[in-house]
Amino acid sequence: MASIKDVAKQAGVGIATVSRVINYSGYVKKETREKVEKVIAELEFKPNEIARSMTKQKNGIVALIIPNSTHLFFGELVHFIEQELFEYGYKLMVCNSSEKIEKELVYLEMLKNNRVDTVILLTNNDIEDYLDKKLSLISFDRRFKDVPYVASDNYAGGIMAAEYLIESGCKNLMFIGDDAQGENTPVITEVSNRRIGFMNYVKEKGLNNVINIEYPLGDYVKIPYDVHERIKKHVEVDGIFCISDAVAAEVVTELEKSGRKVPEDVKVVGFDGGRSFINLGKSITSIGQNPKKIAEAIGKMINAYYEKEPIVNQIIPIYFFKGDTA
Amino acid sequence: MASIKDVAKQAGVGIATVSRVINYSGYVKKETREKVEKVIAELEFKPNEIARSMTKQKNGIVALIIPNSTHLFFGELVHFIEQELFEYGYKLMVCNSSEKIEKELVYLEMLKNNRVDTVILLTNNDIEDYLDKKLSLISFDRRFKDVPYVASDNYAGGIMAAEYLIESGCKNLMFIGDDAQGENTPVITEVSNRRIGFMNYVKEKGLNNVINIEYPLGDYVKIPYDVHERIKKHVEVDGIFCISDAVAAEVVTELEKSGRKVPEDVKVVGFDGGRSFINLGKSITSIGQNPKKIAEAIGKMINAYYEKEPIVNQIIPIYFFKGDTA
DNA sequence: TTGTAAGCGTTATCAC
DNA sequence: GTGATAACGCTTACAA
Repeated sequence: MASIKDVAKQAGVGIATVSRVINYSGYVKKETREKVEKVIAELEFKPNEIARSMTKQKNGIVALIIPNSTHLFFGELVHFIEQELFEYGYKLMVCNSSEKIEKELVYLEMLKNNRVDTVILLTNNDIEDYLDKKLSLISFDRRFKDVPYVASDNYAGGIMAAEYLIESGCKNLMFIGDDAQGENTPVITEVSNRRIGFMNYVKEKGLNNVINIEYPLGDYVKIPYDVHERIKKHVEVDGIFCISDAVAAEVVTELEKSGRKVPEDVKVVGFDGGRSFINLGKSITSIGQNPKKIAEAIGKMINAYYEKEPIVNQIIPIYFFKGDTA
Repeated sequence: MASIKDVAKQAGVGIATVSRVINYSGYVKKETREKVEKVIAELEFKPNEIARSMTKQKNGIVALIIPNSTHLFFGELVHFIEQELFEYGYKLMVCNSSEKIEKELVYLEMLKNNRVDTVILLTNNDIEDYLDKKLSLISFDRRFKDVPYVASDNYAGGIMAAEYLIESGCKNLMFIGDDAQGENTPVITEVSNRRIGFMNYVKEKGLNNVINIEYPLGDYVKIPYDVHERIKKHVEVDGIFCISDAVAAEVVTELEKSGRKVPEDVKVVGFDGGRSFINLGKSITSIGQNPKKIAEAIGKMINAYYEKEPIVNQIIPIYFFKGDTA
């Protein structure tokens, strides 16, 4: 492949001039520019991006560390982030951590050594101490010290779910969700605000019998056996808010298996937008997150890093989706 | 960050020696190695991968050009390919083309300029002429000249579907699917073997009244309005094979809307494994593809490129999934 | 067994 | 306006 040297020689100019032409930097006489551009076209010269990265010490790549991109919501997030980055001329590297802290650390190290521009973090693990502040970091749904973040308005979502269930006449409420805690971590994620918003609102309304089922973070999909038992036991419960649609789908299945009708006997509200892989025969009433808006916020943040503008955290509005389960 | 020079100076050796130490190449006296390794640890030296890419003129990145990673099957493919590459020490760059040939070409150009090691192509567009043979290319589900490919055994899948429907007693069969043809392309993809296998088997069995509904490639999800009309019109049809589960889900919905029971009145077989985003209340009987095996085959192929071993095309077995629709 | 130096393809800083 | 030339941080002959 032709290099800048070949172009310079062929055009009878210095390589600095060619560089000026391709970067539109500095002064170049019109005729010189035209001559150079002609040779560039002839030789089909394309600047070698690795060499550019070499001088710039950054490579135009944004990495996304994500637990599992087959999860419906995460998959959409990947999709929209990729689209957004493409607009800005960045490339997306996807790093699936499977929620394993070791894999996250391997990736962080690799990304640093590769001089990746920006890393978008989506994790529940306490990797605070391993975050190299030389990388431009952005966190989704999780707060790390000095790392700007984007999150859905989970707290408002919790309130919205509570409000809806109470207005629908539910008297005995239940919350079901993992504790959103990753490995080796004492920290609380934005996601737990779903629970907190829900609880606060419910108690404010004087419903003090709400049951809070909290279990260790797993794969985001399956809920533990004993949670199934507790669902069955509490026959008085008539309204359940689940931390995600995946959980809601399992809860609905469990309820109907034990003869309770949804939404007639028990109303169930999920989180993420109302869809699931499990074939329920109905859509889930749900608090929806907006992956496109989230991606846009992340895109703007990356741009702010690039332009060295001040970066402000972003809370993205959620919405109510009326499905068949509540 | 410490560079190889810093290490060399601190350890009182030449940079070549440090290079030998970190690459386990050439001869290094034991004591020298230990001394250097000590300094490397002290300085927390990590080789700059961009500089390495510079000399090697490749960057350890594998790119995947894919229409849309939110599509269930594609999403899983992305997931498993990422896992596979991680094992081999490669990083995955995801490039969503939205099936647009222009976006594919922009990406191909970019990937070439970035000296990406390998590009995995998943496209229905005729980009044959734009494929730079200097890139290591791998194609999924599509044959390009001189490009090794991986594909599911779509032909066998078509036969399997036909066999099942006929054995279930269906007499009036229908095939529904896009023509798998992208923009500006006269070419046929591996995917159309689903149709061909199905048709061949059906005709072999003497069923000559099979209806073949073929429509222009869209977004893989929605089927055109007139196809809906044709489904309604052909009330005699009692068995339908659809090119994908997404299509099957829509077909089932359409049938039930017009009062035909699935599978009692009409049996429907899909392709991809039986799941869909649409809440059907039942799972789809389907020919399943195995994304993990596909990813493994791709991984092996990439490795073969790397090891300069001969590369053989791979056809991955499909399987039958008994769902509720047939 | 080790060190020096060339080279990878750019960008950026100087002189001229 | 333009052209040498020195980085950027590594790998790899080639010499010693």
